[in-house]
Amino acid sequence: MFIVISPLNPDPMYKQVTDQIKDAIASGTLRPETKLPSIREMAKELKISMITIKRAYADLENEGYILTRSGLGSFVADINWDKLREEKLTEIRFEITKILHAAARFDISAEDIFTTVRGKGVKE
Amino acid sequence: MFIVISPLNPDPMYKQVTDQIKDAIASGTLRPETKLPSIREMAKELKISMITIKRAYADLENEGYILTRSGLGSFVADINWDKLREEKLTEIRFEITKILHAAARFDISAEDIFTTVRGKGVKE
DNA sequence: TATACTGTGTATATCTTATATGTACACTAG
DNA sequence: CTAGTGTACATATAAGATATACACAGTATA
Repeated sequence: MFIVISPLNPDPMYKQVTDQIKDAIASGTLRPETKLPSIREMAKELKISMITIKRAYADLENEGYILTRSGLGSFVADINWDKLREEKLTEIRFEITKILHAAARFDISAEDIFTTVRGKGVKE
Repeated sequence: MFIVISPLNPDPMYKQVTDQIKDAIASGTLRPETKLPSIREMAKELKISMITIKRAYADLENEGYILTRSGLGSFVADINWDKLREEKLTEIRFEITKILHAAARFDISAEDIFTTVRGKGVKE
């Protein structure tokens, strides 16, 4: 398979796996219903523990990317991108709200942040 | 002093201290040059270790809120709010950039985020 | 039903980071 | 000198993240 796991990458192994699979799914390289390698296969190929692959697959399933059935294997889910997008947006909204709250002490408003992120001038 | 440390608050003790002092400074309750209680005093009053207060003061100094001089004590700094604001903005810019990068997989743009945050009525 | 695949549950090991601490030492003013 | 101040060092503890082995259970099919 296409997965590469690098010791130079500071991300944990399970995350290197999920990230690469997510990208493959998002880009269409992996299409819905495609069977993923079994956790044993993948573990052998990457020379890491089966359990670490299981962890990666479990994460992917929780996030809606794949479906796993005991005794059968794991398969790319027929992803509802709109739903996933909404969930991600909710998550982001939450993070931004926290940032805004922390920024309030410095008299930094939402508009200030939007402006600076756009890369345009900051007001005086 | 005005500091209250609560075991119910999930934040660590040193953070409860820094947060309350930051707020007092930001609101003007603590003015520049004001002498803070010595770490021993504060520790005694709050019934926690001197070292934890030292940690809190050290953080405050690193962030530019106070100045500490060995043998003398700690004093509220003559804060350059514009500078602090800029630093905070840079920090935020960095965080938002990370969020945007992660969001790209879901075809979520900066504008999408700005819109959804505005929609939630986040305004000061 | 035997078998050769598949995933699962439980228990643990290791490592890192965060948090909190005591004690002995050093600086400063009067 | 002394009585206050902060500092450095060495730990201790707890919590969380990461990775693992091995025995167990589900599934398809010859």
